[in-house]
Amino acid sequence: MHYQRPKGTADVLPGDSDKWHYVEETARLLFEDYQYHEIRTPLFESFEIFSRSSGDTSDVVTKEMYDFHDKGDRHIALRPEGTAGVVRAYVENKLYGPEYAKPYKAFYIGPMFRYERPQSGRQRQFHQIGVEAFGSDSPALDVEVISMALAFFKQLGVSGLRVAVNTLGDKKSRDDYHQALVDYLKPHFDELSKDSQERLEKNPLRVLDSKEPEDQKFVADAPSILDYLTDDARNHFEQVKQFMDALGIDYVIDPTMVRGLDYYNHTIFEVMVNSKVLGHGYTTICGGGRYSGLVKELGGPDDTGIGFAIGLERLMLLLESEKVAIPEKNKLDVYVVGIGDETNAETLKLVEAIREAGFSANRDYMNRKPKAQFKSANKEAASFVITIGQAELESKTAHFKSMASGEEVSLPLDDLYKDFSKIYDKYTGE
RNA sequence: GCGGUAGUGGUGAAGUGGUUAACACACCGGUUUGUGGAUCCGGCACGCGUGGGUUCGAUUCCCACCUACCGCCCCA
Repeated sequence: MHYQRPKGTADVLPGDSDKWHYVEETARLLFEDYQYHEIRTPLFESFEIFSRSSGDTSDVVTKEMYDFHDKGDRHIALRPEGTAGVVRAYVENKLYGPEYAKPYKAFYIGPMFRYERPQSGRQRQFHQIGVEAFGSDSPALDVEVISMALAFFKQLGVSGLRVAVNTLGDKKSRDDYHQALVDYLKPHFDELSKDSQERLEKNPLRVLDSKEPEDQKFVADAPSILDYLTDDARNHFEQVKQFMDALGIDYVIDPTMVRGLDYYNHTIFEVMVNSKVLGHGYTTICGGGRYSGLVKELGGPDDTGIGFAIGLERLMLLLESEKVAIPEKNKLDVYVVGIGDETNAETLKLVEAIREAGFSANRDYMNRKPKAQFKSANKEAASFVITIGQAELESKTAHFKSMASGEEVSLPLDDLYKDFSKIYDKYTGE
């Protein structure tokens, strides 16, 4: 009991890992259908990759980064999110080159790290599945990305989702709105909550996100970003809505929605769910949006990108609470019971032969009595039990028992070794 | 980083300032010795998160720390 895992980390144990595999495989198969291919980037990057991309005001950079100096005095950070590393790889490997299809589509699955207080569905090492598409401004791509996220949840059997969409417009829209919002809130500064007073200085848009009642009465009458969009920005957003409608996607427009990372513009969206396991009210399990300037910021061309990230810990909690069925696998086909030490070699040969024939097999390694071994076979839900004792050894046979029916027959060992699948099929069919 | 609740065996848990820490589940063994999912019997915490302190004596009282859970901040 002396050692315990670091705060905010978790062990995914055998059994649980099946669920993770299922979710990850579902994502891989689906995203490949959309022609997104997996990219694997390092778990750590130069600190600067994240500080430049996330923006100086984001909490992710200012207080949640796991960073350190390595032995070569390089300033390193464990990745707090996936986009920055993918953008870096896009630039470094010149994936914007003419030989690659545009948009360039990639997805990632893996751990992220943030130094924060653990809570339900929030760990210091947590996992995300995310996608990114570079090099196209098409609103159709925005909608495809949102649709893909929804298709993923649908395939997993998650229901009761709420899709919220907003736009942050382009640079000019955002700047104009920023100013308008500050102008509106400044006179009420003293009436705002303490947190929001701070937000007003650092990142005024965040005030819109406040849950404090004293803030919300101002938020209600605050100017809307939608009134400050340039023609281009408005046009983009209109098309997004139009395509969403064309796909029959149910969504709400939430002009107060903000995103945590500074690099977003134009379309942003969240997929939310109302589940008590994740806290009160609607919580976000998938967030994303369009970003421009990020590729350029990290030394590439002026390409835009769009993507989303799904928090896997939250998703796993959700699947559990919704009792979403995970397909079972790795059933035990055969348990081999050996009676007496002299059968030790034969039972070992037999389980190996059965495995080689493509079936799963197990045996006892604790020198336990037949009864105890049968108990194990039962507990492990073996379909069949093969028993070998002194007598069988001499007659070169084995008892073959169906655990479901209780029927037991004697078979030549040679048959078991030669064509196990034939025997398996014969007695499974009955 | 702030606030709240909690921490007893593999699990769920009861409990008390003082000889053997209840009960249940699980597990292991036995029930005439080579066969499961039932019954019965037996075994299973030298220690009650860690470290200090108070006390003749603490798992039980006090302090600190660690961890988990919830809320805030923020976010997936």
